[in-house]
Amino acid sequence: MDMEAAPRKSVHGGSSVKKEDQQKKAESSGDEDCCTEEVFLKAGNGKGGQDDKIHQSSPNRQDFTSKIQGFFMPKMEMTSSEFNSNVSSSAQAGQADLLKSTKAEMGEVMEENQRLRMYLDRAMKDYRALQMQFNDMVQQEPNKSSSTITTHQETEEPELVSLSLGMSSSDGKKDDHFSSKNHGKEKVDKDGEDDKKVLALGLDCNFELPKDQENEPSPNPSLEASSGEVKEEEGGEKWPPQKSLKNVRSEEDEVSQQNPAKRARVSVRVRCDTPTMNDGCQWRKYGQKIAKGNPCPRAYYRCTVAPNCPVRKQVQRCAEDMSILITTYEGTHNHPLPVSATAMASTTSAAASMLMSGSTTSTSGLLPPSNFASANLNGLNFFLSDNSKPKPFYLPNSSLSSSPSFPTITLDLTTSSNASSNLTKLGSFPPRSYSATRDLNFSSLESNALPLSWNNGVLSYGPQAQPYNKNQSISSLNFGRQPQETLYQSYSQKNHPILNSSAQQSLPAETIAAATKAITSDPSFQSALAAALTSIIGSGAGGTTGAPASQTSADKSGQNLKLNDQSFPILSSFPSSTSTVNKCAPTFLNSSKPPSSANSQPGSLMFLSPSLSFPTPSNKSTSPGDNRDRIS
DNA sequence: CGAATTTGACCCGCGC
DNA sequence: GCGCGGGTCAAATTCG
Repeated sequence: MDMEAAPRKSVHGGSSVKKEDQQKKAESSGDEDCCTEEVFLKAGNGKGGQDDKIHQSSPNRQDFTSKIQGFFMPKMEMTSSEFNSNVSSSAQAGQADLLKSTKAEMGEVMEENQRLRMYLDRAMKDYRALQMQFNDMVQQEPNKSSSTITTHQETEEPELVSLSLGMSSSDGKKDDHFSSKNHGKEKVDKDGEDDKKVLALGLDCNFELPKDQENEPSPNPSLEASSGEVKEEEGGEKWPPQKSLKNVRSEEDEVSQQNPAKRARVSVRVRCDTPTMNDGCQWRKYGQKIAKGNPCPRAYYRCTVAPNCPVRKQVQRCAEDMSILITTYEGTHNHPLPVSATAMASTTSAAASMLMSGSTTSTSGLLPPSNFASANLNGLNFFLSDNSKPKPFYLPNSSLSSSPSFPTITLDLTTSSNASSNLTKLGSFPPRSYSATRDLNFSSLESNALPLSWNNGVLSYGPQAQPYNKNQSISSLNFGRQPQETLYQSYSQKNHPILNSSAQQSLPAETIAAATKAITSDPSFQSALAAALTSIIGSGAGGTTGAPASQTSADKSGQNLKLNDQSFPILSSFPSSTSTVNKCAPTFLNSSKPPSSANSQPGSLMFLSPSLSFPTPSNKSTSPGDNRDRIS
């Protein structure tokens, strides 16, 4: 129950929250219409379960006011219309009866309205209470973070957005066992950790924005990261793309040059037994190296779907928890993606766009200089936190220092509980003072389940395909911490039968992708998410309005993250099929995805928002740049 | 036999 | 200037 408060909040936020909403509105363009309509209609119908109405209605942060009106007004209209019709058309005889019945109806409506209001009030209260708690927690954390690790983070990481979708192992990661080096191929997995996984879907957004950055023009065009990169926190691995890549990079280079400072990377942390996570794209390994601070070798892959595709990814196991596979994506695909790959790509691009937009947006607006601020999340737990949080994964020595030039977004599918832990701060920009981080967490605490599973199977990640059934799957998605969990569950259960069902099905490991997809599919949820994100991210960024993360040229220009219902790719789709490399695939993507041919993108793209959609070859590829691809 | 992977060497940036 | 570390290249090797 409690949890619900958050989501609701968006809905009813109307009364108390209104001001905020209005502000937000300005920011968010009107995607919301759809949602509002839904709400409206439902309200109009009147009687159904009020709860349901509330949940569904909230998707976006749209106007609360409008929503509210939707709730209340429709009914009134109906009654009046009925009344009129009755009076005019019917013989007088029935008038009296009609009047009575109408009055009775009105009375019912009134009662219902009152009830709704009560719900809203309640939800608001809950929300506030949660927010307060959260704030307290946040404030406390900074102190804790004094550890060495934090030092790095504070200094270095400029921007970090982490989206964590995933399960959390109840413990955190423990692994110390990594002592034995496994070189990449072998899987480490044996760890039993998988077992412990908890289904959690978390989105953590941490933006650490350098104070200075205020202006960075277009962050990176490229959010290229559409595909995402994963970086490992731990080792402090950083991607200095610019540095090393120089020779080769063509397109990206161009981009990077343009925006040297920022190149978004998206890292995905997943518990995976297989050497690589199947993300639906085809990759060719072009290098492997043991990074300092991590016994596990880091593998370098290049996208081979298109000869000149600039996208690269790094794959490495987390030193601390060998079962965790960290995949970092960099660059934007300049070609259509296989359906299977779209989900991940969209997700990563969205994440990247978020990151970028966040970066662009100065912290000024939203972020309190100090560190944490809870964002206003329309019900979602979005909060700002400062980097200082200790991050488990982060390795002390990490070379991060070297030059982290890129902001990194981390999608943590492994754990949810500790947002901070999940966060990777990889991206490091030159340490500009520090920035605040924003965290979005969707995490569930449930213990058993695989991380996430989606029907579509798009992304399924799961250690061995354990079938997991339980309703939990996505239902367990939580926003924020526990309280919200509930909320989400209830929400998902009610609204996403599919999810539930799918979850029940024992898909191997479906993961995030699935989860995201499910989520995205539900407009209301999407809108809620989008609203929350936009509120957080967008507020600051003035320019963000533009095209979101898509790799299209637009991307480059601005990273706007448009979080529209559709547009919030993060959740939208995940790849289902695997590419050559993937071994992890089993869990990761496959499940039920339609047989779509691997290469065409259509299907999954549906989820992509226009803005986020992957770039068509046309855009960037201008520079044939990568000659290196011997692949072709 | 062609394609993909492996792996040592090389390049480059950064810090000392 | 030197060493360190990340990232990439490209020949050698392996795989299908």
